[in-house]
Amino acid sequence: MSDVARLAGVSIKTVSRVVNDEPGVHPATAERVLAAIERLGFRRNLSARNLRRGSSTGTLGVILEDVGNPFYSVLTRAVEEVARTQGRQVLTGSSDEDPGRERELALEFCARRVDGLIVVPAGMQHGYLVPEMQAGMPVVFVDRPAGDVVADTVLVDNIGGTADAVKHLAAQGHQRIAFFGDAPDIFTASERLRGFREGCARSGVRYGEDLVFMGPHTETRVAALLDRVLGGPDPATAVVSGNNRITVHMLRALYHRPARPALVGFDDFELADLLNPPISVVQHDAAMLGRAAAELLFARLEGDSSPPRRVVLPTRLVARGSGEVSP
Amino acid sequence: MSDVARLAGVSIKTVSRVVNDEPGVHPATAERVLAAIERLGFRRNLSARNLRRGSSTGTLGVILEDVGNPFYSVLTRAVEEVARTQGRQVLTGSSDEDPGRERELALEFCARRVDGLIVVPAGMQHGYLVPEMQAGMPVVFVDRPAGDVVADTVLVDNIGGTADAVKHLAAQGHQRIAFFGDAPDIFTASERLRGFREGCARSGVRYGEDLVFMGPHTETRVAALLDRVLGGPDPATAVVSGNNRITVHMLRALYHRPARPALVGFDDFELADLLNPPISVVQHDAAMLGRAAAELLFARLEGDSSPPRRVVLPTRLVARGSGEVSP
DNA sequence: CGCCCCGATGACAACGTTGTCTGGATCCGG
DNA sequence: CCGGATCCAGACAACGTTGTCATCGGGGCG
Repeated sequence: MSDVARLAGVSIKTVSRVVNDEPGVHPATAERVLAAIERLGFRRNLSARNLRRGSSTGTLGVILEDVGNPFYSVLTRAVEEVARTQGRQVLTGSSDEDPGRERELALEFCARRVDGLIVVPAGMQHGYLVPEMQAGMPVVFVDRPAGDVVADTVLVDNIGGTADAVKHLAAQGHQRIAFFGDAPDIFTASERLRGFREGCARSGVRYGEDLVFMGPHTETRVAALLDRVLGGPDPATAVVSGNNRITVHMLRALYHRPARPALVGFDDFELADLLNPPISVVQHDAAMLGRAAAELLFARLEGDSSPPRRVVLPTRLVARGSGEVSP
Repeated sequence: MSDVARLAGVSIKTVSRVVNDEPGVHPATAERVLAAIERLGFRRNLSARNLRRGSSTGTLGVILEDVGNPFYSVLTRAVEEVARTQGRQVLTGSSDEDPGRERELALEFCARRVDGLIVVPAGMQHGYLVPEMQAGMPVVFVDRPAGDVVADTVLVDNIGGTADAVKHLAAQGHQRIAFFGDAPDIFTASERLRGFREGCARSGVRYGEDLVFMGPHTETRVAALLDRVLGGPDPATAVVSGNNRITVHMLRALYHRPARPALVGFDDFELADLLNPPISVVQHDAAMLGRAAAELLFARLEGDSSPPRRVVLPTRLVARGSGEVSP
C-alpha cells in the first residue's frame, strides 16, 4: 500500500480512501491511485483490514465427518449458498468421526476468528466449546446433538422416520423384521434403533434382539449377518437398514440371491429408483439441514439471543417397491 | 492478551512467550499466565499473528463447480487430506460454472492471502489471475486447463478414455455408436468428443454427425434424443455418455425400454455395478486428481520454480456388461 | 478585508501479535 | 569485591490496514 502511495505521490491514507470508495478524494487523484494499484497489482490485505476494523472475518467454519461423503457435501453446499448471500466464505474440515480431530479443527477455526461454527459432532464431549461460546462464538450442531452442551441444533426425525419404515413393512404383512444399524454410540444410529423399536410396538410386530445388529461396517460382515438372519427356521422377511452405507453393503450382498427380503433404507441415494427392484427409502434432505443450520447461525450473528433452539426436520418415506416384495 | 497479562501480573510479551512455548520463562510465571489464559478463555488471534510474522495464513483456496457434486467433493477431500499433513485449512467456493463468480471467489481468496489456489476453471479467461501469480500466488488448475494462462495443470486422459470406450464397443461388434456429451465449450466435453472421433477412426467405426449430441442437460431432452437415435431405419446400437449426469439421465430414459443399447459412461458412479445390467464405465479418480493438484501446489510453496507442469492422469475402462449387450 | 466553511489530504494511533533490544537480578570464578 | 555470563522480564516497533483529527488552500459572504 505504501508502494502504491509512493508511486501515486499521495499518502497511504488516500490510497485507503480510494480502495474503500470513500468520498472526498479528488477524481484526478483517485485516477492516479487506481493507475498505481493496477500497475503494481496491489490487492488489499483482508486480514489486516479485519484486524483494524475489528469487524468479522467473513468466514464460517464447517466441521463434519467427511466432505467427500455426498450427504455432507450437499449439506456443505447448502451452507455455502446461504453464506454467500451474506458475503461470507466457508472453511471446511473433516473430522473422520474422531473427537480429537474435531476439537483440533474447531479450536483452530476459533483462533482464526471465524464468525460461527457449524458442527456435525463426533463423540459426546463438547465442553471444550463452552468458553468459545461464552466468548460469543455462535455454534450450531447439525445431524446430531452435542453431548454436553446446550446449543442450537438441527436434526432429522430419526425416530419417526424409522418407525414409518417399520409401519410400511408391517402394512405389507411382514412380521419378522430385522434392523441393521451403525455403531450404537453414534446418535443417529441409536435414535433409529429406538424408532425401530417404537415402530414395532406401534405396528404390532414382535421385536426380537436376535434380528438387530449394530455396527457392522464391512460388506462381508453385513453379508454374513444377512445370511444368518435370512436362514434358519424362523427367517426375517424384511430388513430395515439404518443408513446409506449399510444399504449399499446389503444390496451387494443380496445381489446374487434369488429371493430377496423386503428392504427399506434410511437415507435416499442416487439411482435407488433404477435398481431392480427400486429401493424404498426414508428420505431426508441434507440441503435443508445445511440451510436450516446456516440460517440459525446467521440469525445469531444478527443478534438473536433467544434460548437455544432444536429444529427437527421431517423425513419422508418413499415407497419404490422394495418394501413390497412378498415374503 | 493484555487482559491475560494484567491478570497474571506480567507484560503481554511474556504472555506471548508462554503461548508460543518460547524458552526463558520462569515456570512459576508460566503457570500464572496459563491459569489466567484458562480463566479468561483466551485464544490467540491467528490473523494478527500471521500479519505480524509475515508468515503464511495456513489456508488454501479451492474453487470448483459445485462442492455438492460427489466428483468434486471427493476431490476436495483429497486436497484437504494433503493440506492437513501441512497443517493448512481449506477454503472452498462453488463457481456454478460461472466465470464471473469464479473470478470473484479467486480474488476474494487472494485478498485473504491464501497460500495457494486450486481451481477447476469455468470459462476460458483467466488473465485476471496473472497479476496474482506474478505476485507469487501459486495456482494449480484441475480437471480442465485455463484458457489463457500457463500454469500447473492436472487433467485426466479424456481423449484416451473415450477412445477406449469406443474401442470396447467396436470389439463387441457395434458399428453405429452415438455420443452424448456436455456443452462443447466445456473443455472436458470437447476433449471427450475428440476422443470419440479418434476412437471411431482407430476402430474402423463410421463416425456420424447425426449420432453426436452436445449439451442436452435435462432428462426429457436426453430421452427425446435417445428416441430419435434408437429409432429410424439405421439406429444406433451403442451409446457413449460423456459424463455422469448424462449417464444417469440415460439410465432413467432407458429404464422402461425392453431392448437397451450398449452403454459406456465416462465417470464411474456408485452402484453402477448393481444396476441391471451393470454399467460399464471409463473410470477416473477424483481423489487422485485432488492429491496430485495439492502436491503440485505444495511443491511450489516449498520453492519449486521449474516450468509449469501438465499432469495427465490415466483412465481405466471397467467393463461390467452394459457394453456387451448384443445389438 | 476578514471570517468561516468546505473540500482535499496527510499524520498518527490503534487493531493483536511477535521480533529485537535492553534492563535488572543473580550467580560464578578470580 | 568485581567482571562477566546467565536468566527473566519488559519496552518498543512493526506487520497492513483504517478511524480520528489536524492541516491547508480557496471560495463565498458580510
